[in-house]
Amino acid sequence: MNIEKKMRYNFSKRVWELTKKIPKGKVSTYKEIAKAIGTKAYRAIGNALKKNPYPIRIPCHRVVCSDGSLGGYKGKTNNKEKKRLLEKEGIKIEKNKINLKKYLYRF
DNA sequence: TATTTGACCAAGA
DNA sequence: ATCTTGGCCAAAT
Repeated sequence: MNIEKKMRYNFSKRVWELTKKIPKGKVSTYKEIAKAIGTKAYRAIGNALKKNPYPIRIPCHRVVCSDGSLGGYKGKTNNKEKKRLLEKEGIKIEKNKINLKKYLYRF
């Protein structure tokens, strides 16, 4: 099996593993995760998370869009539950945007 | 096998 | 500050 294929093999799994590493009170973006994996599949990241709405083990509410907007949660865009969870962890959201300069976690 | 679908991104007619 | 457009790529159809 060549290297590229191997990289692709556990794509979704890698996404979940990285997502689990995001600490409480911080966020990451779909793009950052893609970069950490070494791919440009920003959209596929979103798809992978969507497919596994497992909020307990995988804090996908800590993954947002690179422009600071929230993205989706549990299958829906602009899910209020996501906003609520983030605020609960101490992240301030103004006009449905997050200040990434402040809260972005770098891998 | 081929086409479509997204919880995306960056640039801007 | 919004909205549109073209590009991206794994997964689902």
